[in-house]
Amino acid sequence: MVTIKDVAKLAGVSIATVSRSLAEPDKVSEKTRNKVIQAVEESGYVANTLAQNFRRRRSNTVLVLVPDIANPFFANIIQGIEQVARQFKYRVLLGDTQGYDENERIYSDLVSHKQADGIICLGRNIPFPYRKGRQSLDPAWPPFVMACEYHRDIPVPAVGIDNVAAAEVGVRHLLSLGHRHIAYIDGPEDSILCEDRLQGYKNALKSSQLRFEKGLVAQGDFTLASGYRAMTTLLQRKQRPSAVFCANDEMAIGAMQACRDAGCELPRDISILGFDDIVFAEYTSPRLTTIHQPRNEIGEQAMTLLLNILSGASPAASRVILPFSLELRDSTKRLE
Amino acid sequence: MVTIKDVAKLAGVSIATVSRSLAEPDKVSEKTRNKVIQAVEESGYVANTLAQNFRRRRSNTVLVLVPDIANPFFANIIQGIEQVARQFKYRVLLGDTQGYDENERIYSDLVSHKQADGIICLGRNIPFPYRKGRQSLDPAWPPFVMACEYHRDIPVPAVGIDNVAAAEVGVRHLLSLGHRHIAYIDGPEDSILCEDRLQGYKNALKSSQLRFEKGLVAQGDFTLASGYRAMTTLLQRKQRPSAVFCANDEMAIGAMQACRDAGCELPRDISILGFDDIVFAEYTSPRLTTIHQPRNEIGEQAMTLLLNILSGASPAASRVILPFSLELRDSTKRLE
DNA sequence: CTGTTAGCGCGTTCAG
DNA sequence: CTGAACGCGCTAACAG
Repeated sequence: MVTIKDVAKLAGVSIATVSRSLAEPDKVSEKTRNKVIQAVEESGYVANTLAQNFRRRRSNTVLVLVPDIANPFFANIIQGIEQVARQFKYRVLLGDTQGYDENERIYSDLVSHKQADGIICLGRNIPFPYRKGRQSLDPAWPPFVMACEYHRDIPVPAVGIDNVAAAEVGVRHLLSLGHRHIAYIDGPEDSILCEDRLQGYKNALKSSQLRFEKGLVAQGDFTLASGYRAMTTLLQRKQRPSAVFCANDEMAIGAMQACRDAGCELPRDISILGFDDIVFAEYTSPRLTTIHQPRNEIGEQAMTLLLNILSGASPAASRVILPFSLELRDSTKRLE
Repeated sequence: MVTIKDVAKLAGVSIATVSRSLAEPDKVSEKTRNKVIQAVEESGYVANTLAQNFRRRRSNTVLVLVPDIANPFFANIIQGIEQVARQFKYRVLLGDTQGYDENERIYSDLVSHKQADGIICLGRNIPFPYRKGRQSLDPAWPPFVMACEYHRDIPVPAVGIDNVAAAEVGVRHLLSLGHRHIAYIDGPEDSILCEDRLQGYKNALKSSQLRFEKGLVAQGDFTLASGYRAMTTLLQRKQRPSAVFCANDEMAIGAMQACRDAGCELPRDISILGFDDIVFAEYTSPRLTTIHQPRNEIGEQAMTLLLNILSGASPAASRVILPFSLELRDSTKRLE
């Protein structure tokens, strides 16, 4: 293995000079810099990252905590994160928590062990222990940002869309098509995202002087199967809803299947509205009308935000709100 | 920061003893070991992983090279990898190559820099430069295994299923339903996987004394959109195929959409057969008949294999072949 | 079984 | 602007 020493000898300078030429080129005269560069190329020297990390006390690695990597929605966000990370010579460590807090702890330990410099959290809870009711960022926490979700009380840096507004826009669309009996298939209980979407749903109803009906809300957990189950429940009501707003596309796709299995024709009998706009949404039958989120950009911005924090930017709570859009396709239809 | 020194002082032993008590407990008397453990707990010591990695010259990290993390098929394999990795205290570094060889190189550099101890490659090519025609494993290559794909000439350790057999089983199923005009939507050109599936397709045709017709093969690239395009092409033929075998489920789902857009009714007019059995396959309309691959297990086995290699197991080529199964659903139908 | 000692490869003072 | 020297925290010989 060729070390910095070898390069120094070859260039006829000290190791300090080699180190400087590589890390802070302007602090070295052009002549010696060239000598060093020459020697580096000649010897094929590559700095030992392990040694660098050790010495610098950081790893140039970020940990991405994802509840479920098999969810294509998260996958796209990760792509965005990766893209920016690569650009800034950061590595992405993957932590698939499968929804277990325990795993979150295991992974976030990596940061205290300096295996990662910061965390991007795609899930809904803060991966560190903290007292309930806490209202401020703990300075002892490692740098981290949340993508998609955020925290109600603690001003955690976060990036996402305005879920209340997005849901409201979606449901208003259904209302504008004449629907009055609109159900909501909710996501996991402790998800702020879903609370917000539920709120948007309620807001929209209110704007049309409609009463919120608890029985029209069915619980899901973001999976295809849970969407199927939730829809099946809704279809058993005496008065079936004429439209259903789903907290994500996968549940919407599950719901569509449940409708078909129950003998409904889509979108004639029931309109379905999704959320996220995953790639599959364009390939359902009928094509799924849904709320588009800029997934890639969410990932990019989250990584950028973390990079800022790592470089010592103000620890002030920064919340990045990205635009969404209603993607009109064929799964919603005017009530006849 | 509390270091090994502090613990040593607190326990009244040397740092070497502390190190040993933690790494090789049986090489230390029970009494001193307990003293050390006590001191560790008292001081809240956690070993500095960066220093350990540096000293040990390894990172306890594996790099997973994935062509496209947004593909749910790969996501499940990664889950399997992660599971085993976590169990053995390994970290998973994610490398989304987006199909660019350039990125592959960037990532595999991590290994030469000791940022990762080994590589699991989900894509189709070996991420190191090598002369064409090479037929043996280069001892200079870092430890790596391929999952799903493998190499025709070089005996790279790999895990996957028998794609020839799987495709043959699938196409025979179509034949058994009376189909005689069966198309194949192929994946990326340089994929051995796809070559094998094509071979299985040919084998099946042959077994029914059918002639292979080049015009019945359409090129795709594993994406939904490419499946749509390929199917559209096939539908323009004078004599439309009555069944289509797709090299993966996403293309199959794309193909289904193309059929609908062309006014076909599924599965009445055309039978569609997929490959992989991703979760979405159960939620298409009609539900997609497909070849099931044990994705999670492929990941687990790949990681296990790599672990073996890392622990100095024989460098002999090990190929792990896992079982597949034909998942009969509703997208294939007897020809009338 | 335990302690002493010598680095791992690099970044970073501090003189010159 | 450059070089000598130190030490980051830990592991791995080697003695004892």
